[in-house]
Order: sequence, then structure tokens, then C-alpha cells
Amino acid sequence: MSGRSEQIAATICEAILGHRLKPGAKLGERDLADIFQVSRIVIRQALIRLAEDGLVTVERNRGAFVAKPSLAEAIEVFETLTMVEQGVIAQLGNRPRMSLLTELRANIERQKAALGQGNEQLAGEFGLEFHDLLVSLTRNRVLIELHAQLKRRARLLESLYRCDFDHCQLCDEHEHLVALFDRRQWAKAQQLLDDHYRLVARGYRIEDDVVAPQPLHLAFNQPVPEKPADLSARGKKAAIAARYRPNGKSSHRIKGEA
Amino acid sequence: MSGRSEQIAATICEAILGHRLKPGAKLGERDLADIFQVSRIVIRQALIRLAEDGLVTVERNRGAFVAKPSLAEAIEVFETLTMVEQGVIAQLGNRPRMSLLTELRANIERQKAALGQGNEQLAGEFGLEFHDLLVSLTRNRVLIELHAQLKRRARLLESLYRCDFDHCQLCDEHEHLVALFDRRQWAKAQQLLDDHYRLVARGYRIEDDVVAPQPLHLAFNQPVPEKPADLSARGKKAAIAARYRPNGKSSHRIKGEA
DNA sequence: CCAAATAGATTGATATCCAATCCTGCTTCT
DNA sequence: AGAAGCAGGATTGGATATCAATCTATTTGG
Repeated sequence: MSGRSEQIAATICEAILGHRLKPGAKLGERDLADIFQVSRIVIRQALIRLAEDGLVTVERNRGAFVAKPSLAEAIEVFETLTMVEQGVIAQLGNRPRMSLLTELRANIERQKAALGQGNEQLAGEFGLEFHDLLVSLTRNRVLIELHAQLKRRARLLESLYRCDFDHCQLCDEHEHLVALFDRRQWAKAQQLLDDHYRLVARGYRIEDDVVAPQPLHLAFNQPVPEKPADLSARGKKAAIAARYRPNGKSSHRIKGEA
Repeated sequence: MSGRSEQIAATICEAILGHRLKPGAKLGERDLADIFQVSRIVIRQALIRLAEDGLVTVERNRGAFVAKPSLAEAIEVFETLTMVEQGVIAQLGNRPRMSLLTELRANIERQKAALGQGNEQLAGEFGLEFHDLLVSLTRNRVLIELHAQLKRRARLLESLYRCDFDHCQLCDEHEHLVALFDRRQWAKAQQLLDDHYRLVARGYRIEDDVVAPQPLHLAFNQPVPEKPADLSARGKKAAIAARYRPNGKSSHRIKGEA
């Protein structure tokens, strides 16, 4: 809507969350300015927004990079997600909106269906959506935005630490959780949620993070400029990265308006 | 440290949290640029940071204002604080760090001492610190930063809705809370925390919010520019602009929404 | 007295320029 | 030859000037 830098921040955010930009990737102001056809200042404003959101780190006089959280920080993100949702459960105890549990059940059915079709990708999406629904039960927009931010940071971790989920067990635990809600066993539900997130965290494996410099154009579905990019220094791996993921889903327009 | 816009954002943040800038106050780019002796761009970057933090709102083509949360949003902030800390309590149950409860007790003693001297101001500070300590028990920096952000928004509310706390009861509840921790009655502690924050929220009273335009210089302890000595450095426009608004133009309400 | 037109001020954004810093490659010295 | 150090290029951080769009407020006109 308002503000070019906001749009650009959103676009870069999508690229990061879509794993088209990997942690550690350099986000050069000049490059991005060329890609988005705006001035460097707009880019810097976008990077500031992303830095405030925790998806980008800006090092003075060195530039902006996609955030590359340490394993310790990754754990902290999951613990924080755990605590926030445990707090939601505590509130559910105070003001039970049991009618809304049907939404959770519907989500579980969708996830089961996806699992039945062997579509783990889709099942994973529904798995994330379950937690969104849980938080949205509070109808607290402040909390929902906070949770969304934490989720973004968690999705960033997916591309840093390889994930290997046991979707079946995760789905079962969701079901168990709803059952506990139904029986108003909030303390047990909180404990289960904790175990649940520990299971999620165990799905992550440390991966050697040799982040090859990526041509930013690919991340934004830009046509690679005609002139061959200077691959002198680290170009060997750039070429590999170039073939790695030549396209990604994108429904945004990149230049021009109207 | 590094980054002028970061420093300036911090300074403006202090002014807002210190209630020297009131909700709804206009933060004009040119005015702030003159005050901090930087270009508008740096100011805008600072405002973007503050907007991401939730302390200012930026309206397109209208400018930046100190955020003026609605009563509904105020409630949401307190509910979110409640839930986050309830989540902390749930984690305390998993990994009890009972030794650290001594810090909480020490804080309570300090608050009692302040109350004994009738220093409600100081008691209020300790009351806030209690919740900081509670969160810091997790040693989770992600959560601590999140909590700090929520606290900032809560302090912003103080200047919008007049607060009138029953510090004695609040302190008693802190003590009760620690006792429940000691007895590992986590569910009860969560319930008490909820009541506690409801008591805090009840301390706020709606106040007619006719925010008169404030001379920003006062908020930053800047000498009011009586002499245009810095005319050479910043050009004539700055001096002219500074002279154009000495103080008492017309006391219109700068932002009305009804 | 109310409404339209207009002038002023502010924001959003660009381009250009400059200083400080970092990185890289080259030179030089041992 | 290898390491230390220096110079130059590249990048960031920031300043200034300028322009279009929009909002505000005043003035003008019916």
C-alpha cells in the first residue's frame, strides 16, 4: 500500500521465507536498487524494516545480510514460540472459546488428508496453520502479530538447519492437544505443547552453512542481466547456486506499477 | 553506537517513554532534522525503526505521530504481556530455577522498602522490574527482547491513560506469586498473574486526549533556537523554518478522529 | 454562510556528491 | 618465497538539492 520501501521489504521477506535467499546472503544496496529500480535509500529503509523484524542483520560499513541465527538463538526462538502458545492456552482456560475448537479440528482433518495423500509439503503447511489458529483464538492482534514475527524467524531457520519432521506424530499431537482442550486440562496441554515443540526442534539438523554468494536476481525472478556477472572471486559456487533453484513461486510484480 | 538513525531512534524512544512526547504528537521530519542536526533521511530511518517497534505510526503523506493506541489495543498489550509471562511460568515448571527466586524476593523487599517510605514512584519502578526479572529467569534473549518491546508499548500507554495503581496490592500479589512458585503451583500462579494484570489494567483511566501540538525541542532538552547561529551549517531554509514556528501558532488539535 | 480554488507546507523519492570504512590485490622487505 | 603493509577500488553512511504528489489551510466566490 503505502511506501515503496514497505513493498520491497515485503518482497525481500517473501524471498527469504521462501528460502530463495539463504541465511548469510549479502544484500547489497546497489544490487537491490538496480533490481527494484529504486534509489539506494529506499532499499536501505526496507533493510532497516527487515532488520527490526530480525530477518536481516546490518553490520556497520559492511552491509546487510540475511540473518544467520546461531543454533542457540534457534532454540530460543522455538522456546519463545512455546511460551507464547502456552500463554494462549492459559488464557483459553480463563475464557474458553470452545466453539472455536472446531476450527482446530478442521485443520487437523485437512492435515490428515494431506498426509493420506503423502503430501508432506502440504501437511507441513497445515501443521504451521494449526498454531496460527491456536493463537488467533485469542483475537488479540498484538499477540497475533508477535506470533507471526516469531514464525517468520522460525521459517528462516528452516533454510539454515535442515528439517526432517515426523508429520504423523506432530499431527497426532495436535489432535491430542485439542482433546486436552476439550477436557479443559490446560496444564497437561501446556506440557504437551512443550514436548511438541521439542519434537519440532529435534527435526532440525545442523548443516554446514557454506553460504555461497547468490545472484540476487534469481531470488526475485528477475531476468539475469545480459552482461556476465563478475564471478571472479567466488563465482565457482555462484554458478552452482544458479542452477540450484532457478525459479520460485511469485505473484508479485517487480517493477513498474499499474 | 554506530548509526546515527539508531541513536536518534533511541533518543526519541526515551522521550516517548519518559512521557515528554505524548501520544498523537506530530513528529515532523524537518523539525527533528533541525533539532538533531541531521538530514531528513536519517530522521525518517529513525522513524521507521520506531514504527516497527510500535511506538510511532506513520501515515502516508501525513507524517509520523507518536502512537496513540486505542483502549482496545491497550487491553491487547496487557493481555499479551499476561500470556507471555504465563508462558514463562509454564517453562519455570519444566525447568525450575528455584535458586533464582531469591532475585524476585530481593526485588519485592526493595519495593516494600520504597512503599514504606511512601515513594510510590520508586515502588512503581520496582514493580516493573519484578516482571523483568521473571522473564529474565528464562535466560532467553529472544523472549527478553520481545518482552521489552511489549513493556515499551505499555509504558506508552501510561501517558495516554492516567494510571492510578494500588501498589500495595500489586506488591502483595508479587509476593503471593513467588510463594506459589516456591510451592510449584504453576497453574495457580498463572491464574494469579492474570488477575494481577487485570488489576494493573484497572489502574488505567480513560482521559480526554486533546493532544496540543508540542514544541519538540522541550522533549529533547534542546535549547530553544533563539539565535540562528547555525545558519551557515544548515543553510537558510533551516533558519527560516526555525523562525517560522517559535511557539504559539494556533492550538489546533493536530489529529482528530471521531 | 458554505463551497470551491488556490497557495503553502510536508512527505516520498531521486540524483549526485562526499567521507569513512572495508576488502582486495599488489608491492616491498626480510 | 612468504609475510607485512600499503594503495586503490568498492561499499556503506550520510548530506544536500530538487521534484512530484498530497495534505492543510486560507482565501475567494457564489
